Amino acid sequence: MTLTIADRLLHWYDQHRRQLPWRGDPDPYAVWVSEIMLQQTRVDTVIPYYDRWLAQFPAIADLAAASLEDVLKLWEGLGYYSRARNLHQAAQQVVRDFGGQLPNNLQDLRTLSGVGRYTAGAIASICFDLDEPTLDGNIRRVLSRLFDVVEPLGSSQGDRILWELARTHLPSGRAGDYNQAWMDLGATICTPRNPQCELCPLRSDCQAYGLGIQSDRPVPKPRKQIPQRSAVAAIILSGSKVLLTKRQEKGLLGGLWEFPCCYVDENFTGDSLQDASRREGANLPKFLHQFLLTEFSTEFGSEFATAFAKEFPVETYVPNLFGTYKHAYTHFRVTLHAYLFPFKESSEKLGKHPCLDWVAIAELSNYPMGKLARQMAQKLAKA
DNA sequence: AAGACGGGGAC
DNA sequence: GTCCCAGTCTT
Repeated sequence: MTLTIADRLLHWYDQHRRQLPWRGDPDPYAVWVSEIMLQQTRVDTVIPYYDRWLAQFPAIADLAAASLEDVLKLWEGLGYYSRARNLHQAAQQVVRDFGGQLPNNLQDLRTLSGVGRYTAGAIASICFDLDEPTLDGNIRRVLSRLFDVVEPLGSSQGDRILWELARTHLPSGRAGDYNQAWMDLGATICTPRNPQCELCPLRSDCQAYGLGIQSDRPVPKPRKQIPQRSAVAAIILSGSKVLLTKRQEKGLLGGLWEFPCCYVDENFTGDSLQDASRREGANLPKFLHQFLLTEFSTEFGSEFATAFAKEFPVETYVPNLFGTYKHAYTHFRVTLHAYLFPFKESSEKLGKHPCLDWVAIAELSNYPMGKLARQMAQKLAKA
Protein backbone atom coordinates (compact mmCIF):
# COMPACT_ATOMS: atom_id res chain seq x y z
CA MET A 1 0.00 0.00 0.00
CA THR A 2 1.20 3.51 -0.74
CA LEU A 3 2.03 6.04 1.91
CA THR A 4 -0.26 9.04 2.29
CA ILE A 5 1.03 12.58 2.51
CA ALA A 6 0.29 12.56 6.25
CA ASP A 7 2.29 9.33 6.63
CA ARG A 8 5.36 10.85 5.01
CA LEU A 9 4.91 14.12 6.88
CA LEU A 10 4.60 12.41 10.27
CA HIS A 11 7.54 10.12 9.55
CA TRP A 12 9.66 13.17 8.82
CA TYR A 13 8.34 14.88 11.97
CA ASP A 14 9.24 11.88 14.13
CA GLN A 15 12.86 12.29 13.04
CA HIS A 16 13.20 16.05 12.66
CA ARG A 17 10.81 17.76 15.07
CA ARG A 18 12.21 20.81 16.84
CA GLN A 19 12.78 20.62 20.58
CA LEU A 20 10.82 23.53 22.03
CA PRO A 21 10.12 24.49 25.66
CA TRP A 22 6.35 23.98 25.33
CA ARG A 23 6.65 20.67 23.50
CA GLY A 24 5.90 17.74 25.77
CA ASP A 25 4.52 19.95 28.52
CA PRO A 26 1.24 18.26 29.46
CA ASP A 27 -0.20 21.48 30.86
CA PRO A 28 -2.68 22.97 28.35
CA TYR A 29 -2.04 26.39 29.90
CA ALA A 30 1.61 26.21 28.80
CA VAL A 31 0.58 25.35 25.24
CA TRP A 32 -2.01 28.13 25.28
CA VAL A 33 0.54 30.73 26.39
CA SER A 34 2.97 29.58 23.70
CA GLU A 35 0.32 29.72 20.98
CA ILE A 36 -0.68 33.29 21.87
CA MET A 37 2.95 34.45 22.03
CA LEU A 38 3.72 32.76 18.71
CA GLN A 39 1.03 34.67 16.83
CA GLN A 40 2.90 36.68 14.19
CA THR A 41 6.08 36.16 16.21
CA ARG A 42 9.11 33.94 15.59
CA VAL A 43 9.99 31.01 17.83
CA ASP A 44 13.42 32.45 18.73
CA THR A 45 11.81 35.70 19.84
CA VAL A 46 9.18 33.93 21.94
CA ILE A 47 11.33 31.48 23.93
CA PRO A 48 12.79 33.90 26.52
CA TYR A 49 9.39 35.55 27.00
CA TYR A 50 7.76 32.14 27.40
CA ASP A 51 10.27 31.06 30.07
CA ARG A 52 9.84 34.28 32.05
CA TRP A 53 6.05 34.05 31.77
CA LEU A 54 5.78 30.50 33.10
CA ALA A 55 8.15 31.42 35.93
CA GLN A 56 6.07 34.43 36.99
CA PHE A 57 2.62 33.01 36.19
CA PRO A 58 2.97 29.21 36.62
CA ALA A 59 -0.79 28.56 36.46
CA ILE A 60 -3.93 30.13 35.07
CA ALA A 61 -4.98 31.30 38.54
CA ASP A 62 -1.71 33.21 38.94
CA LEU A 63 -2.28 35.04 35.69
CA ALA A 64 -5.93 35.75 36.52
CA ALA A 65 -4.90 37.29 39.85
CA ALA A 66 -2.13 39.46 38.39
CA SER A 67 -2.46 43.18 37.61
CA LEU A 68 -2.67 44.27 33.98
CA GLU A 69 0.36 46.48 34.64
CA ASP A 70 2.49 43.46 35.62
CA VAL A 71 1.16 41.48 32.64
CA LEU A 72 2.07 44.26 30.20
CA LYS A 73 5.51 44.71 31.77
CA LEU A 74 6.26 41.03 31.17
CA TRP A 75 4.98 41.34 27.58
CA GLU A 76 7.00 44.51 26.85
CA GLY A 77 8.89 44.19 23.58
CA LEU A 78 6.84 41.29 22.18
CA GLY A 79 4.41 43.59 20.39
CA TYR A 80 0.71 43.21 19.61
CA TYR A 81 -0.14 44.05 23.21
CA SER A 82 -3.81 43.18 22.79
CA ARG A 83 -2.58 39.59 23.02
CA ALA A 84 -1.42 40.22 26.58
CA ARG A 85 -4.62 42.04 27.52
CA ASN A 86 -6.73 39.26 25.98
CA LEU A 87 -4.70 36.50 27.62
CA HIS A 88 -5.11 38.21 30.98
CA GLN A 89 -8.83 38.62 30.48
CA ALA A 90 -9.22 35.07 29.18
CA ALA A 91 -7.49 33.70 32.28
CA GLN A 92 -10.12 35.43 34.38
CA GLN A 93 -12.78 34.02 32.05
CA VAL A 94 -11.43 30.50 32.58
CA VAL A 95 -11.45 30.89 36.36
CA ARG A 96 -14.97 32.32 36.31
CA ASP A 97 -16.64 30.17 33.65
CA PHE A 98 -14.63 26.95 33.39
CA GLY A 99 -13.54 26.16 36.95
CA GLY A 100 -9.97 27.24 36.30
CA GLN A 101 -9.38 24.57 33.64
CA LEU A 102 -8.88 25.38 29.96
CA PRO A 103 -11.97 24.04 28.12
CA ASN A 104 -11.31 20.88 26.10
CA ASN A 105 -13.49 21.56 23.07
CA LEU A 106 -13.31 23.83 20.05
CA GLN A 107 -16.49 25.81 20.74
CA ASP A 108 -15.62 26.81 24.30
CA LEU A 109 -12.02 27.58 23.37
CA ARG A 110 -13.28 30.04 20.77
CA THR A 111 -15.16 32.00 23.46
CA LEU A 112 -11.86 32.98 25.09
CA SER A 113 -10.51 36.44 24.24
CA GLY A 114 -7.67 36.19 21.78
CA VAL A 115 -8.39 32.59 20.76
CA GLY A 116 -9.32 32.49 17.10
CA ARG A 117 -9.69 29.67 14.62
CA TYR A 118 -5.97 28.90 14.43
CA THR A 119 -5.33 28.83 18.19
CA ALA A 120 -8.46 26.82 18.98
CA GLY A 121 -7.46 24.17 16.44
CA ALA A 122 -3.90 24.07 17.73
CA ILE A 123 -4.91 23.68 21.38
CA ALA A 124 -7.67 21.17 20.62
CA SER A 125 -5.33 18.94 18.62
CA ILE A 126 -2.15 19.33 20.67
CA CYS A 127 -3.63 19.28 24.17
CA PHE A 128 -6.80 17.24 23.80
CA ASP A 129 -6.05 14.92 20.87
CA LEU A 130 -9.06 16.13 18.93
CA ASP A 131 -8.98 15.55 15.16
CA GLU A 132 -8.96 19.23 14.28
CA PRO A 133 -6.85 20.89 11.59
CA THR A 134 -5.38 24.36 11.91
CA LEU A 135 -3.87 26.93 9.58
CA ASP A 136 -1.07 29.40 10.19
CA GLY A 137 1.39 31.23 7.95
CA ASN A 138 3.64 28.18 7.63
CA ILE A 139 0.85 25.76 6.78
CA ARG A 140 -0.66 28.19 4.28
CA ARG A 141 2.67 28.42 2.47
CA VAL A 142 3.39 24.67 2.48
CA LEU A 143 -0.09 23.72 1.27
CA SER A 144 -0.07 26.47 -1.34
CA ARG A 145 3.11 25.02 -2.84
CA LEU A 146 2.12 21.40 -2.45
CA PHE A 147 -1.21 21.87 -4.23
CA ASP A 148 -0.34 24.87 -6.38
CA VAL A 149 -2.97 27.13 -4.85
CA VAL A 150 -3.18 30.29 -6.96
CA GLU A 151 -5.66 32.25 -4.86
CA PRO A 152 -3.82 35.10 -3.07
CA LEU A 153 -2.65 34.46 0.48
CA GLY A 154 -5.24 35.56 2.99
CA SER A 155 -8.08 35.89 0.48
CA SER A 156 -11.30 34.32 1.69
CA GLN A 157 -11.40 32.02 -1.33
CA GLY A 158 -7.81 30.92 -0.74
CA ASP A 159 -8.46 30.32 2.95
CA ARG A 160 -11.49 28.18 2.17
CA ILE A 161 -9.34 25.97 -0.06
CA LEU A 162 -6.46 25.78 2.41
CA TRP A 163 -8.66 24.88 5.41
CA GLU A 164 -10.25 22.16 3.29
CA LEU A 165 -6.84 20.81 2.23
CA ALA A 166 -5.63 20.80 5.84
CA ARG A 167 -8.73 18.89 6.93
CA THR A 168 -8.67 16.47 3.98
CA HIS A 169 -5.18 15.17 4.73
CA LEU A 170 -5.54 15.09 8.50
CA PRO A 171 -4.89 11.59 9.86
CA SER A 172 -7.09 10.21 12.62
CA GLY A 173 -5.42 10.11 16.03
CA ARG A 174 -2.32 12.28 15.51
CA ALA A 175 -3.78 15.68 14.65
CA GLY A 176 -1.51 17.52 17.11
CA ASP A 177 1.62 16.06 15.56
CA TYR A 178 0.20 16.56 12.07
CA ASN A 179 -0.45 20.26 12.66
CA GLN A 180 2.93 20.84 14.25
CA ALA A 181 4.65 18.83 11.52
CA TRP A 182 3.33 21.20 8.85
CA MET A 183 4.60 24.13 10.89
CA ASP A 184 8.05 22.62 11.48
CA LEU A 185 8.32 21.78 7.79
CA GLY A 186 7.37 25.34 6.88
CA ALA A 187 9.75 26.87 9.39
CA THR A 188 12.80 24.74 8.55
CA ILE A 189 12.44 23.37 4.97
CA CYS A 190 9.61 25.01 3.08
CA THR A 191 10.73 28.53 4.01
CA PRO A 192 9.37 31.72 2.41
CA ARG A 193 12.58 32.28 0.45
CA ASN A 194 15.08 29.70 -0.82
CA PRO A 195 13.17 26.60 0.30
CA GLN A 196 15.31 23.49 0.82
CA CYS A 197 13.31 21.31 -1.54
CA GLU A 198 16.06 18.69 -1.80
CA LEU A 199 15.53 17.95 1.91
CA CYS A 200 11.73 17.88 1.74
CA PRO A 201 9.98 14.57 2.45
CA LEU A 202 7.08 15.70 0.25
CA ARG A 203 9.13 16.76 -2.75
CA SER A 204 7.63 14.09 -4.99
CA ASP A 205 4.10 15.22 -4.00
CA CYS A 206 4.74 18.92 -4.51
CA GLN A 207 3.02 20.47 -7.50
CA ALA A 208 4.96 23.73 -7.30
CA TYR A 209 8.25 21.79 -7.15
CA GLY A 210 7.20 19.73 -10.15
CA LEU A 211 6.52 22.91 -12.07
CA GLY A 212 9.63 24.66 -10.73
CA ILE A 213 7.56 27.54 -9.36
CA GLN A 214 8.19 27.17 -5.61
CA SER A 215 9.18 30.82 -5.33
CA ASP A 216 5.92 31.88 -7.02
CA ARG A 217 3.78 30.18 -4.37
CA PRO A 218 2.03 31.26 -2.38
CA VAL A 219 0.75 34.21 -4.43
CA PRO A 220 1.15 37.27 -2.18
CA LYS A 221 -1.62 39.69 -1.51
CA PRO A 222 -0.95 43.17 -2.95
CA ARG A 223 0.45 45.56 -0.36
CA LYS A 224 -0.58 49.09 0.30
CA GLN A 225 1.79 51.96 0.74
CA ILE A 226 2.59 52.80 4.34
CA PRO A 227 1.85 56.42 5.35
CA GLN A 228 4.45 58.64 6.98
CA ARG A 229 3.42 60.64 10.05
CA SER A 230 5.08 63.22 12.29
CA ALA A 231 4.81 63.50 16.05
CA VAL A 232 6.14 65.62 18.91
CA ALA A 233 6.81 64.59 22.51
CA ALA A 234 7.68 66.39 25.74
CA ILE A 235 10.29 65.46 28.31
CA ILE A 236 8.93 67.32 31.33
CA LEU A 237 11.40 67.24 34.20
CA SER A 238 10.96 68.15 37.84
CA GLY A 239 13.88 67.47 40.14
CA SER A 240 14.98 63.96 39.35
CA LYS A 241 11.56 62.95 38.05
CA VAL A 242 9.92 62.97 34.64
CA LEU A 243 6.27 63.09 33.64
CA LEU A 244 4.77 59.94 32.10
CA THR A 245 1.28 59.45 30.72
CA LYS A 246 -0.55 56.18 30.22
CA ARG A 247 -2.15 55.30 26.90
CA GLN A 248 -5.77 54.25 26.82
CA GLU A 249 -6.43 50.54 27.12
CA LYS A 250 -7.53 50.00 23.56
CA GLY A 251 -5.63 50.58 20.37
CA LEU A 252 -1.96 51.06 19.57
CA LEU A 253 0.32 50.24 22.54
CA GLY A 254 -2.81 50.15 24.70
CA GLY A 255 -2.18 50.49 28.43
CA LEU A 256 1.51 51.29 28.00
CA TRP A 257 3.25 54.40 29.35
CA GLU A 258 4.90 57.12 27.27
CA PHE A 259 6.06 60.72 27.37
CA PRO A 260 3.27 63.20 26.61
CA CYS A 261 3.02 63.39 22.83
CA CYS A 262 0.75 64.00 19.87
CA TYR A 263 0.69 63.69 16.13
CA VAL A 264 1.37 66.94 14.32
CA ASP A 265 -1.40 66.33 11.85
CA GLU A 266 -4.43 64.72 13.46
CA ASN A 267 -6.37 65.19 10.25
CA PHE A 268 -3.79 63.15 8.47
CA THR A 269 -5.05 62.20 5.03
CA GLY A 270 -2.61 59.43 4.27
CA ASP A 271 -1.08 60.76 1.11
CA SER A 272 2.47 61.37 0.13
CA LEU A 273 5.72 62.44 1.67
CA GLN A 274 5.02 66.02 0.68
CA ASP A 275 2.69 66.45 3.61
CA ALA A 276 5.32 65.01 5.89
CA SER A 277 7.98 67.48 4.81
CA ARG A 278 5.49 70.32 5.12
CA ARG A 279 4.78 69.24 8.69
CA GLU A 280 8.50 68.95 9.37
CA GLY A 281 8.88 72.56 8.33
CA ALA A 282 6.20 73.76 10.74
CA ASN A 283 7.01 75.21 14.13
CA LEU A 284 6.99 71.91 15.95
CA PRO A 285 7.97 73.05 19.48
CA LYS A 286 5.27 75.73 19.38
CA PHE A 287 2.74 73.17 18.26
CA LEU A 288 3.75 70.84 21.09
CA HIS A 289 3.65 73.67 23.62
CA GLN A 290 0.09 74.56 22.67
CA PHE A 291 -0.94 70.93 22.76
CA LEU A 292 0.45 70.47 26.27
CA LEU A 293 -1.40 73.51 27.62
CA THR A 294 -4.67 72.31 26.15
CA GLU A 295 -4.15 68.69 27.17
CA PHE A 296 -3.20 69.49 30.74
CA SER A 297 -6.08 71.88 31.33
CA THR A 298 -8.72 69.58 29.85
CA GLU A 299 -7.41 66.23 31.05
CA PHE A 300 -5.37 66.83 34.18
CA GLY A 301 -6.90 69.87 35.86
CA SER A 302 -6.25 73.57 35.72
CA GLU A 303 -3.82 73.66 38.65
CA PHE A 304 -1.08 71.83 36.80
CA ALA A 305 -1.84 73.63 33.54
CA THR A 306 -1.46 76.97 35.31
CA ALA A 307 1.85 76.01 36.89
CA PHE A 308 3.09 74.73 33.56
CA ALA A 309 2.08 77.92 31.75
CA LYS A 310 3.78 80.04 34.38
CA GLU A 311 7.03 78.09 34.23
CA PHE A 312 7.03 77.86 30.43
CA PRO A 313 5.36 80.96 28.93
CA VAL A 314 4.22 80.06 25.48
CA GLU A 315 5.32 83.44 24.12
CA THR A 316 8.89 83.33 25.38
CA TYR A 317 9.93 79.81 26.27
CA VAL A 318 11.67 77.90 23.50
CA PRO A 319 12.34 74.26 24.45
CA ASN A 320 15.57 72.52 23.53
CA LEU A 321 15.49 69.49 21.29
CA PHE A 322 15.98 66.26 23.27
CA GLY A 323 16.16 63.95 20.29
CA THR A 324 14.61 62.83 17.01
CA TYR A 325 13.38 59.29 16.51
CA LYS A 326 12.17 57.33 13.52
CA HIS A 327 10.05 54.26 14.02
CA ALA A 328 8.09 51.88 11.80
CA TYR A 329 4.81 50.44 13.03
CA THR A 330 2.85 47.88 11.03
CA HIS A 331 0.67 50.35 9.18
CA PHE A 332 2.52 53.65 9.36
CA ARG A 333 5.94 55.18 9.96
CA VAL A 334 6.54 58.03 12.34
CA THR A 335 9.22 60.65 12.91
CA LEU A 336 9.08 61.99 16.45
CA HIS A 337 10.76 65.12 17.78
CA ALA A 338 11.12 65.30 21.57
CA TYR A 339 11.62 68.60 23.42
CA LEU A 340 12.70 69.42 26.96
CA PHE A 341 10.61 71.22 29.59
CA PRO A 342 12.61 71.29 32.85
CA PHE A 343 10.86 72.82 35.88
CA LYS A 344 13.30 74.92 37.88
CA GLU A 345 11.83 73.80 41.17
CA SER A 346 10.48 70.46 42.19
CA SER A 347 6.71 70.35 41.78
CA GLU A 348 5.89 66.72 42.41
CA LYS A 349 2.55 67.42 43.98
CA LEU A 350 1.28 68.88 40.74
CA GLY A 351 -0.72 66.74 38.42
CA LYS A 352 -2.64 63.97 40.12
CA HIS A 353 -4.39 61.61 37.73
CA PRO A 354 -4.59 57.82 37.17
CA CYS A 355 -3.09 58.24 33.70
CA LEU A 356 -0.30 60.59 34.76
CA ASP A 357 2.72 59.91 36.95
CA TRP A 358 5.92 61.61 38.01
CA VAL A 359 8.56 58.93 37.79
CA ALA A 360 12.14 58.92 39.07
CA ILE A 361 14.53 58.41 36.16
CA ALA A 362 15.87 55.29 37.84
CA GLU A 363 12.37 53.85 38.07
CA LEU A 364 11.46 54.23 34.38
CA SER A 365 12.39 50.62 33.68
CA ASN A 366 9.49 49.47 35.87
CA TYR A 367 6.89 51.04 33.58
CA PRO A 368 5.74 49.08 30.50
CA MET A 369 6.50 51.06 27.34
CA GLY A 370 6.71 50.60 23.60
CA LYS A 371 10.06 50.62 21.87
CA LEU A 372 10.08 54.33 21.04
CA ALA A 373 9.33 55.51 24.57
CA ARG A 374 11.80 52.94 25.93
CA GLN A 375 14.56 54.37 23.73
CA MET A 376 13.81 57.84 25.04
CA ALA A 377 13.76 56.60 28.63
CA GLN A 378 17.14 54.95 28.19
CA LYS A 379 18.68 58.09 26.75
CA LEU A 380 17.29 60.01 29.71
CA ALA A 381 18.81 57.50 32.13
CA LYS A 382 22.24 57.84 30.54
CA ALA A 383 22.30 61.62 30.70
C1' DA B 1 -13.27 42.50 2.69
C1' DA B 2 -10.11 45.50 4.60
C1' DG B 3 -7.68 47.70 8.25
C1' DA B 4 -5.56 47.92 12.98
C1' DC B 5 -2.27 45.97 15.60
C1' DG B 6 4.77 45.70 17.24
C1' DG B 7 8.95 44.38 16.83
C1' DG B 8 12.70 41.95 15.00
C1' DG B 9 15.35 38.95 11.87
C1' DA B 10 16.74 37.60 7.22
C1' DC B 11 18.11 39.15 2.70
C1' DG C 1 14.88 49.24 2.09
C1' DT C 2 11.23 44.66 1.88
C1' DC C 3 9.07 40.58 3.59
C1' DC C 4 6.87 38.09 7.05
C1' DC C 5 6.53 35.69 11.22
C1' DA C 6 2.47 29.18 15.13
C1' DG C 7 -3.34 35.61 13.96
C1' DT C 8 -7.26 38.10 16.13
C1' DC C 9 -10.48 41.66 16.43
C1' DT C 10 -12.96 45.52 14.66
C1' DT C 11 -15.32 48.06 11.28
